[in-house]
Amino acid sequence: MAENGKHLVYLIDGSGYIFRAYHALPPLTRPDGTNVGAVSGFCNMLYKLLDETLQSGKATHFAVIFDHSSKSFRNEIYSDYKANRPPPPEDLVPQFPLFRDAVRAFGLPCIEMEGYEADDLIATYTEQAKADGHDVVIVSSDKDLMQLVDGGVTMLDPMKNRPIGRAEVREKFFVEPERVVDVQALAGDSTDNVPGVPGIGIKTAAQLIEEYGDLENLLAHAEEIKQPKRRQNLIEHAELARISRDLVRLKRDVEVEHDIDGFIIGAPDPAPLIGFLEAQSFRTLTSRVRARFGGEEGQALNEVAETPPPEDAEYELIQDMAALEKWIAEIRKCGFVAVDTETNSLDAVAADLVGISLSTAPGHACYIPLRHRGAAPDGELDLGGGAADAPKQIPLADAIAALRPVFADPGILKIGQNIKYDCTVLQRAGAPMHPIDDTMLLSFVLDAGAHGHGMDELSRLHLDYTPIPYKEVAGTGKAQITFDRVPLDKALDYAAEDADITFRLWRVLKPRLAQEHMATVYETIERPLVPVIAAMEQAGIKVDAEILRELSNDFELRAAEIESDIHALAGESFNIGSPKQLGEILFDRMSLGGGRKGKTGAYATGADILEDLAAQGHELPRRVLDWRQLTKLKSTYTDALQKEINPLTGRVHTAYHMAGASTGRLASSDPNLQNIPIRTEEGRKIRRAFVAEKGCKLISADYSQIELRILAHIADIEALKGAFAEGADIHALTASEVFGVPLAEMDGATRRKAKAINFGIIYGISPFGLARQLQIPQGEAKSFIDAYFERYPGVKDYMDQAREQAREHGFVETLYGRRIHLATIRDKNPARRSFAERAAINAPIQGSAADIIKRAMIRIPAALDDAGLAAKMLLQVHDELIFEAPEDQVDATIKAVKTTMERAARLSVPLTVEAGVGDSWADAH
DNA sequence: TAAGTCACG
DNA sequence: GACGTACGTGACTTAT
Repeated sequence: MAENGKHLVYLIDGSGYIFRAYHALPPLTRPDGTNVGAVSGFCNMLYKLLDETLQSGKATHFAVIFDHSSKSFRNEIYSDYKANRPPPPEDLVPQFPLFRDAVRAFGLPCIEMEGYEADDLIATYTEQAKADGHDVVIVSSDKDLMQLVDGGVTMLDPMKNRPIGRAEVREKFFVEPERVVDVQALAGDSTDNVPGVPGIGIKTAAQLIEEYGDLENLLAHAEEIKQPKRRQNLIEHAELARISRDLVRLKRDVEVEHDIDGFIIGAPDPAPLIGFLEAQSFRTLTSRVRARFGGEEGQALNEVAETPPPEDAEYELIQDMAALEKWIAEIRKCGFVAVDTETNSLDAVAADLVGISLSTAPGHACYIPLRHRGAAPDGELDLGGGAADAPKQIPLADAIAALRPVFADPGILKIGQNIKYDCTVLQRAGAPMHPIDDTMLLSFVLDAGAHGHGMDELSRLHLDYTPIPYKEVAGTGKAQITFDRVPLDKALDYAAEDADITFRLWRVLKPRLAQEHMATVYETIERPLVPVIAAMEQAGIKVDAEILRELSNDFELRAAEIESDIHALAGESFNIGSPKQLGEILFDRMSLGGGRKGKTGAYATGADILEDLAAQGHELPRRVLDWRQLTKLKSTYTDALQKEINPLTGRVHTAYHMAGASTGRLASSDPNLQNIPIRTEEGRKIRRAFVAEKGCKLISADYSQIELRILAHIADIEALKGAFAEGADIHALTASEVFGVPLAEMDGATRRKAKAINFGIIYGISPFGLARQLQIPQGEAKSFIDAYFERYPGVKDYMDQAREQAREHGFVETLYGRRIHLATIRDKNPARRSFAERAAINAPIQGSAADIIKRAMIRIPAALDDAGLAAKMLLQVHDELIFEAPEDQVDATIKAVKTTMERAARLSVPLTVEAGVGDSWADAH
């Protein structure tokens, strides 16, 4: 402590630091365009300051404080507050989360709070420190903070290292710090868009305040002002002056979540700090830190070799509040924690929380059982009573109350594997988590296409350890028990291990993000998308069970009729659903053309084959196709969807998989709402069952031809770009160019061929594939493709270059830098290699489209909120978003959504979005 | 658990 | 000239 017994609290304006670092340092640009210059400058400044204050021994407390977002309570006082601020530079945005990571790596409190600017938090902590009799140093040069200066409170300009005290404030504002607010209220501030009073600058304001004491007194005596223009302005704009005062006056009584006692300074733990700095490749600072704070080589965050394997770890079972509090204190100290929840269901929207596990270091993890019951009695139905007694555990509400502030603390990073699931479960339990990191998504941006991203697979791959299988604790099949029935000793081993492994994976994967230049994709796309998708899943969509029941009945009756027709035509009864039996009927008994196919030697009976037979005039295959359609619709949709309606919400809540599709697309399951029928009239009826809530409408907004537009942009095809700019019919244009038919004479068949070519191009066209699609000879298909490439040589170039890039580097990239690895691109098997080559052509196009709609989805909640709209985003179907909006807000919602979607990318072709409205999804499309 | 089939973009 | 194909998914049914 300081020698005179007085404490000295350092409060660093983190947001100010960021911008000073950004503008002071030359951009440090990497091949992927990621700029880490500001992070580097920030770390250097922070290190220097921390080093000096530690050496001087005067500072006792230290905290870094950030703006939470651009919106604060001031926007409610004055909506234009900071409205003329340009958005932060594009190369700075992806660095934002790294600044927080840096602060945590230094072992310093990282403070921010929703709805408040850093300045308000600094003002509040300053006030608290003063009340406790401490002195304060505010590290910032922001003039808005000068109102806080007084005897015990000074500021420190971080660049010039110059103290700012009363004298310096007088130099700037010509008044004492206590009157700075009044002067600012009169003079206004163009950078923050604080209006002030017209015609009054700082000098005049200071004179007036000097003369009249304060703003209120001045306004009360405005009539006495001699200069007519000034008098009139003061009278006329008195209210504007008062609003301005409210804007510039800092709030000193924010209900902050942290106590300054938590800011007590200490030397940073070298291991995580060095790990962080090495991950950013800040070599000079790394060695400086090593020299100053110690830390062995090989102690870095990304090196885990020395830690014991998970099987040797001793985990802690938490059964009382004292033990939980110890963990919470530890989490607060290190600033991050791996979290895993155990539940009784895989469906996050239906699952009950059963327990929580936490880990803050490799091998160091705990499990907190919360809703475990005794084992179910053997061989009997459990009716809630007869089971063994529930084990000792902390009451759920108490544990949640204790963990809630930790999970909500912006300075504590919550790490999870597929954390969207845990976010939903914990949010429903009353303890939402923010900020978050996700090891599954880290793996996904680093290694999409290389391997899967499930925890078991990642553990085996990166940690050389096979986790305890779930089956081992819960059993399998009919005897499987829910996790709340698992005995605590087994639950502890399994659950705590998951948190441990998650933490270890994070230590391996997180540093790779910067090293491999994937921070931008992760920070600007995947990480911010997590809460957006979680909200969509929780919102669900209303489904009318009655409509589905009626359709099921209709389909069933008609399928039964067709079934007897088929049996009559076949001359015997057989299982139409069995491809084996059907094949034998068709090709053996009826001896129609078309032989065996496939590895298994079974007859192929796919739709294309039956279609051929039907075209030859055979009745039975035609009827089988009809039967298949109806039974498919019934079993996969009208029957299955009814079972998926959540009884509590009356809605269907799909699960979106963020790491499912290697191209970056989302996948949907349980149920899959991305493949609801639309192409046939019968199938489309199913969409009538997807309805809006009373008083609401469904809105569908879809990107028009997004993949072809991306192709035109990436391959830089002037003719295609021109066509899109003019809003031309792109397939007709292709037909005209490739087949030489004038647009005015275009016929449907020619246009259809061109459309198939356009789709084929996106898929990595082959003569075989196009021939099959168009039912034409391969030679003809080849000549179409040749003609296309002749007309659009740029497309050919793009394809060659995609193949080459994939062969050379093993991956291709989207417009936003997402990488898709192609594991078999150098395979000696030509089939597998060709497959990878076609995927290499398709992935940048499909993946860029996925990036664009994700960018839109991230921006949409704020866009709706800013427009005061209550609409909810419910579904995503690759190029389409579905919303539910109050009827009277439909037009405004469409406008906001369309604008946001169209502006989500800046391409050399326009992006257009088409929207529809209706009471059901069928009507909205 | 794999294979066949078919729903979507 | 190999190999066997349009790109990306998930669900259901039958067969093993």
